[in-house]
Amino acid sequence: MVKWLGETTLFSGMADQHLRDLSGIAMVVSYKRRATIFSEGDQGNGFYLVKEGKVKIFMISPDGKEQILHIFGPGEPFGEVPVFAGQSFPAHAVALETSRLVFLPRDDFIALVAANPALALNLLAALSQRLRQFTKMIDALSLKEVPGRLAAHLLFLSKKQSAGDQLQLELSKTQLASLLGTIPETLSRMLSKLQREGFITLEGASIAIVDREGLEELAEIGKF
Amino acid sequence: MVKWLGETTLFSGMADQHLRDLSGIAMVVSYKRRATIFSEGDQGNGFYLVKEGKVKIFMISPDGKEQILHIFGPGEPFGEVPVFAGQSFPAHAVALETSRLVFLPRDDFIALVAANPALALNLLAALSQRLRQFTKMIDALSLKEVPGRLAAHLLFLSKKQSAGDQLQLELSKTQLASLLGTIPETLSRMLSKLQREGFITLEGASIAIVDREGLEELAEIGKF
DNA sequence: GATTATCATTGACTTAAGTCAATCGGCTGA
DNA sequence: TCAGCCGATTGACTTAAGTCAATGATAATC
Repeated sequence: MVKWLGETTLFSGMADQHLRDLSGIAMVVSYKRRATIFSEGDQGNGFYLVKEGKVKIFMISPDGKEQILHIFGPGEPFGEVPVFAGQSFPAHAVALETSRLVFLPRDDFIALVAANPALALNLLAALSQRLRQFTKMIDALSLKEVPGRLAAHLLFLSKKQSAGDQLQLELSKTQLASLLGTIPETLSRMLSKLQREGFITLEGASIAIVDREGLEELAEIGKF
Repeated sequence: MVKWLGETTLFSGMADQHLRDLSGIAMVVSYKRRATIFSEGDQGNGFYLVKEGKVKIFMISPDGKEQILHIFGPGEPFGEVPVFAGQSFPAHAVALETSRLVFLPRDDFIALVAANPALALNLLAALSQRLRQFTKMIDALSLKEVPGRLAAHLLFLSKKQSAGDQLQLELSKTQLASLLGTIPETLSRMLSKLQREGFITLEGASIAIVDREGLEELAEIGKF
C-alpha cells in the first residue's frame, strides 16, 4: 500500500514516513458495478482514491438527465471538496465497474496535511488542475456546439492513448453523450456526420482520425 | 495592509507574523475600467486579491461570444490556478471598474504556504469552494434552461443582498446574460416572461420577488 | 441457450434559444 | 448643445439539438 500510494500523482515525491502515515489511516473499500459511492448532499467524512476500476462523478436533473463531470480511473482521487469546504458532496459518484477504492478519513487526513507542506502543495496542484478542467468544460458547454465538443474529446483521447490516429472510445456512447452534455441520439448523428464529412472513420468504439487538422479547427471554432 | 489582509476570507485566522510576511511580498497595482489584467494563456507569476473595485473572469469564443465565470469584488482572490498547476491562466481577467488589486508573486507565496499549514488549509478551502461553484455552473448550463438559471440567480442575489424580496441586478443586462450563458435578447425576453407570469416585478435593475416559491421551483426544475 | 434488458441508430417532428434588424432612450464627450 | 454610441427591448426568422417512436443489435441473466 505504501508503495502504491507513492505512485499516485497526489502523493508522489513524498517521504516514506509520510506515506506510511497515510497508509495508516487508509481503508480499502469495494463497490460493485453500478453501486453508489455517495450522492449529492451526503455528508463527506473523507475522500477516495481509485485503486482498481472506474468511477463516474455526475449530476442529475429532476427529470433524469445526467451530466458526467469526471470519469476517474486507477490512481486518481475524488470526493475531496467536502474535506476542505462545506461538508456535503456537490455531485454523485457511482462505480462504473466493480472497483476497489482507498478511503481517507477527513479528520486524520487534515492532521497529516497540516503537518506536511509537500502534501498540501500536491493537493493544491490537484484542485487547481481540476479547476482548469472545469473551466474547459464550461467553455465547451457554453461556447461550443456538440460537434466541436466531440472533436475536442476525440483529440483528447488520441493524445491520451498515443496510438497515432487510431483511438478507442473508452465509454459507451450513452455515457460519452452524458460526458459531452448531450444525448445518445445527437452523439450518434454527429459521429455519422464527422465520418460523412471525412474527418474520421468509425466502426463501433474504434475510430481512426483521417483529417486531424480539420478536427482541430472544429474543436477550436466549436461549430461547422 | 496587514489588517486588511487579515480580514479577507483567504487569510482570516492567521497569526500576525504570517500576515506581516504576506504583506512583505504584496504589491498594490491599479487598473482602469476595462483594462486587461491578464489573458488566457498568459504566464501566471502570481495571483491577485481585489482591494477595491470589481473584476470579471471570462472566456471568449473565436466569434466573440463571452462566458463570464466569476465577478470578484473586494476581499476575493483570483488567478490562483497557475500558481499551483501548470503555469498559464485558463481564462481572461478585466477590470469592470477602476480597481486596486493586491498582487502576490508566485515563488514568494509558495514559500509562505510551505511554511504555514493554516494558510495551506485556507487555500484548499478556497479552491474547493470554487470547485463547488463550478459544479453548480456546469449543472445549470447543461441541465437547466435559461429561465431556471435566471431564477436561481435572482434567488442568489436576494439572499446575498438580504433585503427581503427586493433586489438589484448588480450588472448590466448584457453582462448578466454573459454570466448566465445566454445573450441580452434572450435575457430580456425571459425577464419579461417572469414578470408576465407573476414571479417578479421589474423596473430597470430593481426587481421585487412576488412568488418566491414559484421561483424556487423554477430554479429547481430548470424549466417552465 | 433462450429471454430479457440495454444500447445504438435512424426518421419525423418540436422547441428553446440564437441571429438579424429596427427602434428607443440615455449618456458621453467634442 | 448636439451628434454619436452603447444598452435594452421587441419582432420576425432560423437553427441546433432535444423528444418521441420504431427497429436492430448486443449483451446480460436466469
